[in-house]
Amino acid sequence: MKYSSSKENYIKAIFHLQQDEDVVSTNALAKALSTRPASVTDMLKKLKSQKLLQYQPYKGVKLTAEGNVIALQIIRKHRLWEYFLVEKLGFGWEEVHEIAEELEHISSKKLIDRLDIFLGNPKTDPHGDPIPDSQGRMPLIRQICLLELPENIQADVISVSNQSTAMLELLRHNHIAIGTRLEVRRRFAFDHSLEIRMPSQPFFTISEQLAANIYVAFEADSK
Amino acid sequence: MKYSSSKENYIKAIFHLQQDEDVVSTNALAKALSTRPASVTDMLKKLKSQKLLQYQPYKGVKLTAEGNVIALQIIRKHRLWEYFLVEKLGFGWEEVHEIAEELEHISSKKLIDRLDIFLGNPKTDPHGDPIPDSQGRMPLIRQICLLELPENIQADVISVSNQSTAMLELLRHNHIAIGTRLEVRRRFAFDHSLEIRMPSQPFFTISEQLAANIYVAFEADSK
DNA sequence: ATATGTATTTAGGTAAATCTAAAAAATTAA
DNA sequence: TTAATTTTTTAGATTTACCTAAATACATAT
Repeated sequence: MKYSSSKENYIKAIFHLQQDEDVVSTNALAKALSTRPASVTDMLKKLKSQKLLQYQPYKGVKLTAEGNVIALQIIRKHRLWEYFLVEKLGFGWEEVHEIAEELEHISSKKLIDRLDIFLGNPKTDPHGDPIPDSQGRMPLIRQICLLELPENIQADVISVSNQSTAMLELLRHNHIAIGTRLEVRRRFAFDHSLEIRMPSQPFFTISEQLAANIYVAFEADSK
Repeated sequence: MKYSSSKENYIKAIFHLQQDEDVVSTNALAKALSTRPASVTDMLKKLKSQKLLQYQPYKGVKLTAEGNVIALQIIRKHRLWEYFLVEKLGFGWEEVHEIAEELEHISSKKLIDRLDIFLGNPKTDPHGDPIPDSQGRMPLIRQICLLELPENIQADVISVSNQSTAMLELLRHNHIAIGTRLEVRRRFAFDHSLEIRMPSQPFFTISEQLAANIYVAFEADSK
């Protein structure tokens, strides 16, 4: 099913507002969408009849499971396009949001899945926000030292919390940078150091201290 | 100034129909846009009031200079996105038109100019149609043997008219393929052979016969 | 030159997404 | 717990881009 850009914007705004509060008010939505509460009420009725959200007059609004899926698809598109704009076209991360607001409404699913592959399946957009995969699963973000290790986990470095030259020197020495893909094999019990590698490179170990400063994104439950 | 997708589609359709006949009829437009003649009349009045076209009731329609500029911008976007879809995302050339119909309405000029650069300033789309440059100039397409040579001309190979193995062998030997950029330095008076090269490679010559089978695209009047 | 047929426009209407102003419900404060 | 305030909804318009049906203009054939 296809929805108008306007409807998609409502769904997306509700999704984002729901991160803060379970139930979203008409006024909050009106503010988020720069529109009038009366217009919001109108639209909520339409979206309700399409079963994208639960809505009772005066009692706020909540996405249904189906509405959630739509929201995640739009967010996926938005963030992949942002990544494209920055990484491939050389835009600054501050200037891409507006353009992605338009691009996120392009409907082809095949397009976005191919774009994802073309970009190398990035886990986060240029602002560091996670990019849902084609099934709508949000990557999880954690300090690498906190990963549970059921089996070899693949994770992408998305940020480092300590900017000291000493730490950056160490990262550089290990060829670890934002965007680097890492496989984590095991954690040593003695000092909690981690054995990791870049794909098809030799394994090496990093200290727990270092690992505590590296944030990675990875697929939840990718078995 | 920004125009709705619908208006852009009218402008584009008029532009294309004008390639065949100087003045475009209401019915022809209705057919091209899969809409009703009455709807066309309505829209023509709006576009006229925006000075994008000349229109007198019952006398057909013609784009103004301004309308032409808009049309070329849309066509530029359409064709660059098609090129992107095929060359970067691996789509087949038959399946990109529909997606490009959506992408062509994304408004950012900066986006499209950067996309152009990212793609290496292609002169034609995957169907072989010329891509207007950022000033709206359509590349010209000619057999390379027919180029006028005021100075060194840069041109991109877009097709070859003879598919014999003998000719393809010769092209291959000279490393000439679709998409190859060529500089043409001079034509020898004796046999009309041409001296050409790929950028920053040594010059070599090709026969008039070969040159007659190579079609290239180049910027009109790029001084 | 008139009649016939086709093309085009006009008139009046609809759906989507907005708006303002006013009414009604819910919340908060005295 | 009633009054005041805020939030939300309803009612009625507006704009854009369509539509159908009917009227009008143009073109053509006899």
